[in-house]
Amino acid sequence: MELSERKKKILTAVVEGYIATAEPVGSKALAEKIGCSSATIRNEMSELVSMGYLEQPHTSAGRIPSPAGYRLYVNELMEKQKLSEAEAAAINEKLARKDEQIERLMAEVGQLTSSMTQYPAYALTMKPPVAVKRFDFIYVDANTFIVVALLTDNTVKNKLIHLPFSVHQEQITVLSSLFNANFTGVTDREITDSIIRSTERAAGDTYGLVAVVASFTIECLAAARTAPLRVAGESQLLSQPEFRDPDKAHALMSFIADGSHLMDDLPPAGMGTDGLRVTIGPENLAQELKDSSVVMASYDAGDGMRGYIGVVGPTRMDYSGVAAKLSYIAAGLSRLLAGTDAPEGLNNKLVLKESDRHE
Amino acid sequence: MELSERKKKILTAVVEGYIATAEPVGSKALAEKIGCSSATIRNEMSELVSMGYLEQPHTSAGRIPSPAGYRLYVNELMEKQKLSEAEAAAINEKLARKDEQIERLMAEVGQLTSSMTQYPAYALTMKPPVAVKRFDFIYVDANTFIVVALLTDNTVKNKLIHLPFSVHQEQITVLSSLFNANFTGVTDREITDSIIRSTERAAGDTYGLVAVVASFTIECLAAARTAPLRVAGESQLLSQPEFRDPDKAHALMSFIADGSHLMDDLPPAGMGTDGLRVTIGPENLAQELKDSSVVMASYDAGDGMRGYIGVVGPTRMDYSGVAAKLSYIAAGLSRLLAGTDAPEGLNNKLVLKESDRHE
DNA sequence: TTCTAGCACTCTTTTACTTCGAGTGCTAAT
DNA sequence: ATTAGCACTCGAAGTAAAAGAGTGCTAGAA
Repeated sequence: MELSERKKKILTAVVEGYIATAEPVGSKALAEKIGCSSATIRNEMSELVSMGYLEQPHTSAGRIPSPAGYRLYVNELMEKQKLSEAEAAAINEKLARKDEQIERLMAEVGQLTSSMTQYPAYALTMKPPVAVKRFDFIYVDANTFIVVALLTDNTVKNKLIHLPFSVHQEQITVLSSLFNANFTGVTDREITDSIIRSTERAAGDTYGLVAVVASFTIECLAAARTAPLRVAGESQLLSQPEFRDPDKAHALMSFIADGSHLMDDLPPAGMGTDGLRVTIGPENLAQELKDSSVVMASYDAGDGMRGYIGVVGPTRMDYSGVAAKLSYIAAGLSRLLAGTDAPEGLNNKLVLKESDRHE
Repeated sequence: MELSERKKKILTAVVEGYIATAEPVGSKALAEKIGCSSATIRNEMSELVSMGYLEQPHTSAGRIPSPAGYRLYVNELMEKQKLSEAEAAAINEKLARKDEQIERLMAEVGQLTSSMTQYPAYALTMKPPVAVKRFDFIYVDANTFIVVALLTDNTVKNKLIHLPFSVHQEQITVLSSLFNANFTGVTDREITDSIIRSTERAAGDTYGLVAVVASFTIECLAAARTAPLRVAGESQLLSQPEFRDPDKAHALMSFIADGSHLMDDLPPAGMGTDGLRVTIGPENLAQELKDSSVVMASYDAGDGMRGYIGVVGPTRMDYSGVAAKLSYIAAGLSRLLAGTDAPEGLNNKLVLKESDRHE
């Protein structure tokens, strides 16, 4: 059933009032904002309660939104806020000179998001499976060489290998061509023991050299597949009134701090058309998040990679403000990483893609 | 003035009692432990108060240790705990298969330390200034090459450079020899504009190629100098009764979360002969730590590098237990990183030193 | 002397009880 | 349909009394 205009107005006012003050909203406070008497408001509110959009903490308190109420607000009622000049400028400035490597960038983005929204934030980038595109072996001295692997996602990993015995330049060259022949174009799962064994035979390797380089390769590929998830600003939770209870705060914080749990709750799909997704209270799968809400935004990280940033907070979250900020940051990241916009600066002019480093 | 045996016993009991319960310790509770009546204890305690080793929160409460009391306890009274079999095993197991890169290892060590001690922990490695030992340029295709820099600390950094115009293999070779001639053996501060300019002239470089690689070099060296400090387990604070006040907790947590502050308070020297250092409450320089204590241990990270791990907690900290755990972990790290002990496993047999990655 | 027992006193914590007020639900009038 | 009025509910805040832990002091025992 469709809500009357006035009910919508009341619901919106309750949600926004509660977001602002963290106190149940009473009928008197709304009377003048809506333009009718408190008694009317009361009637309307009690209907909203029976429809499931509002709740009463106890008989003689004001109303607070139910999860369904928040949902309706987010889906239909909320006006998307615009960022202030200052906020937009701050974000731009932070993102401007970021030709850092991806892992470090994610950490910074997490911090930025957290400080802009005043909630704990996380940031990660999903990567498609990768393979090695080419190997290079750099001979340093009789006991040392470097393996450099260029991956299909254009990141570069390397490893310095120090040997307790000596090798010749030629041996390294042989190793190099064997690895380029046998270990390129395959994912980590496709590197089997038998391939390693046969390469070892071909190289006449009795020292386990092949095994070392192969395990380095597997490591690189596995690491490249794993998304580095960064969490920042956990302590922001403590400034929210609903987490003044240290036990609650502790429970949620330790849940958040270990990002791996958060991942489980990320539906890879399910983002709205605007790249935003809001999960309210009980909609969250994880038990620890049943009283909290998560807002996340996705961005284009280039090369078919997709990234996500999000914040975690109480259900009484400033959805509108957070959504606006996340969108803005996500858009900036898309521009930066997918290069849909030409970044300025010498580095950026020349270096379109920057290496990642050996896992 | 030297304390009588009995006073020492009482002080020890008060400190340990308070550590265990977070409640002021009364005379009656101590009576049987010490072996004399509560009245005697009271007399002794009131002397300890006037000597400055104990404090009274208010007239009719038990006693708690003063910072001086903790100090005396830590310096002379405390018995160094031994780790239980299980704890030692847990630490060993965690450290066992860590041939990860240093930055990731530090993160893991921070987590390990935090979970063992139940306090927030940090971990970092100090590095001596480094220079590039040699450059290698890998020609990938007409628009792409990789710069690999082997640093004096035996880490390897790399960067994939993608050009909006094409270059020849020979140009890369020239660049390589120029960089090996002009940019090796110098620290980041010693790379001046004039060196860059003259290299550019020598290379006949009009595209800014030299500038890009040079700035990558500076970046690497600067990053290698900066110690990566990792903080873990901030939320552990919330389980301590003294931080049940969310405001206090928030203040300290945000201080800790930004590791850079913590660094300021690290006296590079000042570690005890056992590699341990305890800073109690007001002894800390940072205002935010005046009510907290810091226990840190140092370890040998090999190649003249020194590393530190530490925990932050209330002054009522389990100094003895924490010290034991930190020592043990630090010893394990020294063994792992400085290689004073032969680690097992194929990787470790062959690979004595592992690369770090591009900045 | 040095220690101990006893006791009055202090000060926090806990509990119970009261008051206060915001907000509701209902009814009757507009 | 809306509004004004009013009794009622229920948490929050405040007050008072009681409980309890621990001290300091004094006087007597070892």
